[in-house]
Amino acid sequence: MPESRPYHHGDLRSALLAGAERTLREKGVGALSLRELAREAGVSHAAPGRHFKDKQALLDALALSGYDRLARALDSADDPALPLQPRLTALARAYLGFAADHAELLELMYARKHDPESAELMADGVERTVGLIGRVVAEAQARGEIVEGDPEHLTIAIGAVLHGLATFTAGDKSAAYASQHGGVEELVHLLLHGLKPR
Amino acid sequence: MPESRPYHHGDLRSALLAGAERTLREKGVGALSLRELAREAGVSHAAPGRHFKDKQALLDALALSGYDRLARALDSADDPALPLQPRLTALARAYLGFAADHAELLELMYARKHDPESAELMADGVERTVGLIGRVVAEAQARGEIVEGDPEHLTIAIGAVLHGLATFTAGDKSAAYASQHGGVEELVHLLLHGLKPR
DNA sequence: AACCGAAAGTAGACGCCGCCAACAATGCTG
DNA sequence: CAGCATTGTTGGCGGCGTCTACTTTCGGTT
Repeated sequence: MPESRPYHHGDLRSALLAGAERTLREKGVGALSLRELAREAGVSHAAPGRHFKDKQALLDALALSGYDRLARALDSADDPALPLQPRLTALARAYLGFAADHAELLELMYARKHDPESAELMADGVERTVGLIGRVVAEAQARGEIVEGDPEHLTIAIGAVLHGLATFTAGDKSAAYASQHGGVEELVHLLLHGLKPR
Repeated sequence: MPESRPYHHGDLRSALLAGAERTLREKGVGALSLRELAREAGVSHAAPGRHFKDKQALLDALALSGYDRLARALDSADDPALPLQPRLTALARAYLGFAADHAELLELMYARKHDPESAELMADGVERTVGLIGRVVAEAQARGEIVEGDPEHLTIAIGAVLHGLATFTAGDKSAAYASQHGGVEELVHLLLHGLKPR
């Protein structure tokens, strides 16, 4: 017998997201097609429209889950008891690890193409990560471990280094200098001590 | 009379690139369509195929011209006679300025989706910019202005800060902290002196 | 248990798109 | 001026995202 599938899929929304993430990882965002995803899920070409009003809506949902996982990864890598340098190193490791594992997803997350409503949720996700950095900065300042000055500026500086490096890491699939052999340590050290000789 | 256009356009290739860059700037890469560009140029929908084998080929050409202009901008902003700090500040300004003016283009340039042959040319363009940073680092080391160590690592660190900040700048169309009011100076200072108090 | 509205899936159509092949006009070069 | 490469044109293919109208199923109410 033709083993006919049930009329209702059960959890199509999740299946679509999962399939989308697989495709994203394997073939890049350009190869993502709602119809293809529908086919993979064994459902008609218009079914995805029931769960995502738009292709962009699906991408937004994907990005959102990315932010959630990134925030979790950073949170669980953070140990507030540590002195600044090892603490930052651990965070940097976590961030670069995420970037290496989810290059395309990270790109999606940083794409500034979300519709306004998802953008709010997005902003929330961003806040969870830059907020963490911000707290680290604030605490380090309180302990006198780093220079005074607008903590927001310092946060931006740290964020910029991390993000720039993450982009490089995600960019060349090869070797990714930074996440290997003491690369991270060296960079955090540089960030803390500066380029000028002391 | 219908003012019929000549059968040959004259310089369709350039017209397509120019139109593409306009669309890129105004509506983003997602809104780029070869057929639309053809319409704007007043030619038939298949004409672009004579000049770009692919849509990707057009994007590659665009990215390539971006690298060229970026390299020029950096070169002309660089003054080797300056001490490190102002020299870096000038370069950072130039890079961030480019990022602000050509956000979508920069994204295209960093996209890792080019076909292999264009990728070579791309690599050449990249080399012109990171090579410049590399030379700045090497000369600064020679003058004892910065710390010893693998110059490549230092170059990566500087590049990461610049690129991360450029992404932020390009990301939020508003205010872009860094390129305004002393933001750049402050960051370069941070980069040189580090976060730790001296 | 029967009903009924909402939720979830289907089928079909529309107008885009990129790309390809076959053909036509033009320009260049011998 | 003949012939060939270049650069255009038309038409068509299949895929895509999205919309509308229809159908099936689920779940809560009486």
